[in-house]
Amino acid sequence: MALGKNYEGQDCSLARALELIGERWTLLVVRDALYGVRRYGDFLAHLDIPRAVLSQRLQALVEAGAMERRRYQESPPRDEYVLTEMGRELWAPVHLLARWGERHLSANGPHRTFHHQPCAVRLDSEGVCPSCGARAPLEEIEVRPGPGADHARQDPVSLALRHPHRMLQPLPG
Amino acid sequence: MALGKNYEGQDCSLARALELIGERWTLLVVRDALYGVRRYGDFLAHLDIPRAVLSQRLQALVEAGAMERRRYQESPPRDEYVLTEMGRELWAPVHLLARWGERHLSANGPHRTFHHQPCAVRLDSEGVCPSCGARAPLEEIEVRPGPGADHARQDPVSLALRHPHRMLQPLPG
DNA sequence: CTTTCATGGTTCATTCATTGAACTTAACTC
DNA sequence: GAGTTAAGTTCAATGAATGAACCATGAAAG
Repeated sequence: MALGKNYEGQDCSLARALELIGERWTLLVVRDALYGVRRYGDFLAHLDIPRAVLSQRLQALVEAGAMERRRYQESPPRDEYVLTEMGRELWAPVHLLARWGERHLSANGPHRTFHHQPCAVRLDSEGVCPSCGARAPLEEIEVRPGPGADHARQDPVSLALRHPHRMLQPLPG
Repeated sequence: MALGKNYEGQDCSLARALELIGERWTLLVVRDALYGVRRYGDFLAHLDIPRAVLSQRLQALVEAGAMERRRYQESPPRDEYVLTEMGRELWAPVHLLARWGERHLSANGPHRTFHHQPCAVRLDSEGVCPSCGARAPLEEIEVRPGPGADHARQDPVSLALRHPHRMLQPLPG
């Protein structure tokens, strides 16, 4: 969505949230970051997003406090973008939305499935582990390719996600 | 977001979901519909949305199966837009997003609060009633104006929401 | 039986955001 | 010093959002 102008008359926390994460591409950037993507070039290749838009979105997320930009090497200087606690809290709504899309809008079964790694059991829509009954913490969740997975993409992130992967672990390996 | 072109390369149920509800204004229309708004003119006045955009969004929601358009009187012929089960299932992610926005992006406390009416207790972020421990069904949830409520808007829907109101009950009364 | 009103739209010119290609910067590598 | 990689910025063209004006239908008022 957009800038100052937007939704400003709306007396609602949802509108505030959408001013940030309702912008086009933003939630997909967050999804990738939850998977563990951290670098500009990897977001770029995995999302097929115009460079200018990616720059703007990462900056907006950083300004809002949902991501942090930090230097991970000095020579040559390189920065990476990682989710803050605020950003990681988007996991619950993102997962719920994805499961809703899977139920109602996807054709061939889930593209990816999410498992509570210690219990080796698939999470339910709410992110709860049916085995231990707890809401799985992000660090204990594993993404796996599902039956509806598409093998067309050849970018490094897509390739890495052909194998089970712990959420938030830097991607691609 | 947009039409055929969009997110099509994304191998992800979230992308499918965002093609529909990630479009600007769409999730606010859904939020209003969850409150009980049903008529074109009421969405229009409450959202301050351009008429052309509202028409397009309602049509997209109907086409996707999240809303149903139905005649509620014959003379003069008048239609209303109501959420289907698929649409009502968006309550969980919408509520979660709103609570996230409230925690991280809102200044003066919640604009509205959601309560399990039979227990008369405020729901937690996940929509669970702390008193009875169950996920509250939409029909049993009451919206109430919160401490951060803004009293500037004068449209019929805003006026009706100054008082406690059962979700999905036709609005304005 | 003509005018006016209410509702629910469509049309259209302007503004604004997104796209995608090309260019820039900076530092390292050969 | 030529080439490469990473991370951007710039810019012209396209497409969507905006907001005002217009249109259609039916009912109610005069």
